[in-house]
Amino acid sequence: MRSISQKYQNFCLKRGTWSADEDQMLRAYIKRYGIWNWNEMPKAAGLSRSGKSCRLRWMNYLRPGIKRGNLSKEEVQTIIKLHEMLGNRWSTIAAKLPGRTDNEIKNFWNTYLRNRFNNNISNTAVQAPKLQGTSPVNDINENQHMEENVGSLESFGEPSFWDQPFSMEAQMCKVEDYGETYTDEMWVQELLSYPNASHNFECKQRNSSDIDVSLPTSPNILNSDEYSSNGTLPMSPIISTDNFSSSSSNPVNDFNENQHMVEIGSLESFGELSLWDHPFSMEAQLCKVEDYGETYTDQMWVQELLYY
DNA sequence: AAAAATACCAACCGCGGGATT
DNA sequence: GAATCCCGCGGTTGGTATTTT
Repeated sequence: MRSISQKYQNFCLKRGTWSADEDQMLRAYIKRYGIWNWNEMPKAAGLSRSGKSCRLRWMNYLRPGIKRGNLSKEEVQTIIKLHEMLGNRWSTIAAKLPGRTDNEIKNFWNTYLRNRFNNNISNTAVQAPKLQGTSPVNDINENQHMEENVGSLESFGEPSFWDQPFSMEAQMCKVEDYGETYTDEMWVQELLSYPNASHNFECKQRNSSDIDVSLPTSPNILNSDEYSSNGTLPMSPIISTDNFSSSSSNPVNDFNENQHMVEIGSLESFGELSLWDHPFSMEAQLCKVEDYGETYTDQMWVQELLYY
C-alpha cells in the first residue's frame, strides 16, 4: 500500500505539458546515468515529475530513434493490417513499426481510422473507393486525402466493424483465452514461423458453404469445444465470402502500383521477409487468389476488401 | 472578427503482470 | 504464499490548434 506521504508527494508533482528545460534535464540525466528506476530518477535528475510521467515522456518523445512527423503509406498499411490481426494491441503493433510509439499509433487510429469507420456505419450507401496515385499520408494534415483513401475504407455494414468477431488470425491470436501458456505474441510468432504456410492454409472453394480453410492449430485450441477437432475456424463475417461476386471487376482504375506485390505464395516464406512484405491477411489472400490476378497491389486489395 | 465546433495529440490514469522481498 | 514494487499497456482526458459558422 502506498503511504500517505507518497501520495502527498505525488500530489505536489508537476503535471501537464513538458517544457523544453524539463526535456533537456531528463535527456541529459538518462544520457549520463541511464535508466535505472523510474520512480527514483526524477528526484535524482531534479525533476518535479512522477516516474510514470518521466517514463512516458522518454518512451514517447525523447527516446533516441523516435520518428516524428507523418506516417508513411506503408506504415499506415501496416497499422491497418496488424490491427485487423491483433486488435488494439498497440504496443505489439508499434513493435513492428520502428521509431513509432504505441501512443502515436493509438492516436492515429483513433483520430483517422476509427472515426472513419464509425462515421460510415450510418451511411447506407457504400461508396466506391477513390484511389489516388499519391500517398495521402505523406501529409497527415490533408484530411481530404485521408478521407479519400484511408477513409474510403467504407462501412463493413452492421453491426459495426468493432462488434465483429476477429478475423481468422485474430481469432487464432485469442487462443490465450483457451489456454494458460500461450501469449498472443507467442502464437503470432508461431503462426508466422510456419516455414511452408501455404501447405497449411488452403482455400478450396470460393463458396462460403464449401470453404475449407485448414490452419495450423494451437495445442490449446485443439481441446476447445469452440472449434472442431481439426482446427477449422469459422470465417470472419468481415470478409464473408457472400460479399464477393465472381463477376467482380477490378474497381481500381488508376492506382499507382508502386507497392510491393508479393506473390500469393509468399505465405510460404513467412519468417524470411519482414511482416510488411507480406500480403494481406490469410483470408484476404485466399480470396485474392481466387478472384484476382497478379496485378493487384496490397493497397488495392485493402481498399477493395474494405469497400465491400 | 469572434465565437463555436471540431480535430489532434501529449499526457494522465487505472489496472495487471512479473519480479522481488 | 502474501505483500510490495516496478513497469508497461490500453483507455481516456484535456489543452491547443484549426476550421467552420
